[in-house]
Amino acid sequence: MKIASFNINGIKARAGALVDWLKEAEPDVVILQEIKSLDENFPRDLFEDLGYNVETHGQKSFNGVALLSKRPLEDVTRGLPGGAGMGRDHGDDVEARYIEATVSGEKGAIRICGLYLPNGNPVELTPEGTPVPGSKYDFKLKWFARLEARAKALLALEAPFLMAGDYNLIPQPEDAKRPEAWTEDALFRLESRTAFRRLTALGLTDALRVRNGAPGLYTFWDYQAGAFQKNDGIRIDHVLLSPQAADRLTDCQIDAHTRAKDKPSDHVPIWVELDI
DNA sequence: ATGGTGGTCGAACCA
Repeated sequence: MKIASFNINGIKARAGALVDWLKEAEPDVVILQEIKSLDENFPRDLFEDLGYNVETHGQKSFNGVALLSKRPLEDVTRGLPGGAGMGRDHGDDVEARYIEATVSGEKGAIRICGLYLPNGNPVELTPEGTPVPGSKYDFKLKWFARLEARAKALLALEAPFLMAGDYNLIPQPEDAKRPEAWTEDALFRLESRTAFRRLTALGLTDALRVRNGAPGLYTFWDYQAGAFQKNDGIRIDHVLLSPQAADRLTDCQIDAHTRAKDKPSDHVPIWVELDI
């Protein structure tokens, strides 16, 4: 089963490019981020015509995630638990960043968790150097903590699952062309990397790292300053696998060539092949 | 380089 994640940066602007890539890559399941669309405005017919089932969790203008799957999407849930009472006025009821569903393959089922983690910039700190409560950076770290709690709950089931999407996180220096340019950025600051390491330390496997450990593989290049032409990229889209899913991993690749096409997203797809 | 680019949506916000 081929499962992909792709931050498309707006379904309206990317519908054609997404259809082209689906025809070429033929993934069984796709996790989309930044659809930037209300559910009722998502062009689901385009994907149903290609044989996909479609589930969206959208909002107007910003964020928004979706799942496409050739096999049925079962037990769909929207939103990450624990959003109530957040210090910032955009708990999970406001920002659409998380969706889950179960897909059954020939050899068993897998829980698919699709996520769009908050960017977290600008980083605001108190005079003591800790994140300002209620700031975007604080919201990012709290969202990370909620994701960790969800991962713990799923791990307790000892069944295959994966958490994939735009983590807005550079795990290590070798995941950026110019790590020195990101040291104070919310995508690479110590608190962010610590939160990601806490997540993987629970027992989740970074699929790209284990299959293709070479540095210099990126999933995002900024639109500005010819970043793609200079390969000035970062690896921030990740597929994390539960132990039961990691045992089925046979491949993991980044489709970087999509970034060179006309009107590309600033992210490119990352996919895993699982023997499920 | 208080810009540089792009999406959404029609001014400003987000990345």
